[in-house]
Amino acid sequence: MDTDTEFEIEDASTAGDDLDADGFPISGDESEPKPPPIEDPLDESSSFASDFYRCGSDWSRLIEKKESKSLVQRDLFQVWGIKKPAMAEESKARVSSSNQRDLFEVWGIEKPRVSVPARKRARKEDGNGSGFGRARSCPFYKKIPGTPFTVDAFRYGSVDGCSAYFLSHFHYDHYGGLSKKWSHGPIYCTPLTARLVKMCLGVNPLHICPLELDIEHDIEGIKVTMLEANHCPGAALIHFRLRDERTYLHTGDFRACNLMQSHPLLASQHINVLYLDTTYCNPRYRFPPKEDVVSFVVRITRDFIAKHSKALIVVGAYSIGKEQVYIAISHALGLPIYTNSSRRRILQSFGWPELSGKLCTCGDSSALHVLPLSSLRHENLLDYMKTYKQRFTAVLAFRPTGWTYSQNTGNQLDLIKPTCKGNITIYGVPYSEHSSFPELENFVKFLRPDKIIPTVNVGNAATRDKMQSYFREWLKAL
DNA sequence: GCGATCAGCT
DNA sequence: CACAGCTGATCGC
Repeated sequence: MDTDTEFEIEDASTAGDDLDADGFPISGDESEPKPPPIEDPLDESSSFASDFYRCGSDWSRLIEKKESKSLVQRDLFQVWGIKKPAMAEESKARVSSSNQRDLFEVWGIEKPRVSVPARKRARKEDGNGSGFGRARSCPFYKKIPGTPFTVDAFRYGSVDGCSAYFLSHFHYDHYGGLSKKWSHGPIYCTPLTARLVKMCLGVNPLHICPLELDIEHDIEGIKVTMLEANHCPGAALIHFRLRDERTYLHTGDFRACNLMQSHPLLASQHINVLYLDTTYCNPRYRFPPKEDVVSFVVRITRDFIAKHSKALIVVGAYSIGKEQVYIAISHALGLPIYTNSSRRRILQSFGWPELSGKLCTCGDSSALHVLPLSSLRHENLLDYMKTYKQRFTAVLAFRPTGWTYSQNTGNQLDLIKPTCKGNITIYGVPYSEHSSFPELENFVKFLRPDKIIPTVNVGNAATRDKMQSYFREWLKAL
């Protein structure tokens, strides 16, 4: 009956390499890691509890969109969602220089071609394990041993032995490689992520297999359950139970929280191997709770609006994520949310009435705008404000990312100093959608897995050793 | 001309 | 540093 083939986890290219205890190559960071030995099956098991669990909005409604459209925006006005105005000469020159138009053009000479050999230097190995670069083969920590499954492994073409490709969430460094030409196998993900894969990437729906959260699905004889990851909309932890009762949890990207620990699959059942999002696995990262950051943002916004009657509030965001920041401002101050049509389609596709109902299609209709994080620079924001003529006279912008966290500030958000240039004020706020170090510690101490495989910051052997030493400490016998 | 990918950058 | 991309150059169709 058990006819499925054991997943091919050995790469011929690395068959001779020495590996450390965690399955990473000892010889350096350039070579391909070899898989760790497969864990022995343990016998602990218990019946599947059918309780549902949610932490956040109901992210499960289905809205089908026919068209496929790229997220890629070519010009700032498109990003801003406004018509390109006839620009004043000085403004034009400024935009031109900030776009790094080269000196050769200014000098009026032809730009010399970069030689091909110079461009073909050794590619930098990516440190976060996302595996960019076609020549690489799929790293072991994206393969689930004992199954024909991979997680977030779309940029390696057809992965040997893989008959089901899981996508944890819709961020580029995880879905990279997916396109309308995808034909290497079925893609399993949450329904919300499935809609984005179809709508934004144009992947053939025949390949997309949505899995409802908190339902145990049987895929090729393996029991698979998607759990809310508290990361971005549609993000899931993926729980695998093999026929021999071996149990693996792949966190994708996640922010561990107490509510997660009440999920029946985590509360009362053993996990053999934990594939862990170790983005901030360093004791210096101790973010405040997201709620505290949101309250802070709302308070700063209130104060700013009290001082500037014609204020424009800008929240920076990637494709998806950080929604709670601008939803909270919108709610607290009674402002609709303006963003360009591309992002609007994405936000609409979530199927959250409380968000969809607040979106407006014209920038003049609201003082609350959502822009790409990359465009939150003083010069950009000044230009942006000017395109609305006299509608706005000052800008307050927020960059909500864990990277802005500083140890000096710690949890005292009031110590955060914005950068100000003229009427443009930019706050970096430590709103993280990844676990902080204490949150990782708490989660691991709660789960007590037999083995932990980090999936981020694995490009450096010293960092890997450091992380494993934290894991050992956390898992010490009580 | 278009889509995909790559190096470089934040 | 790099959360998750963005940009311009290049390559293949």
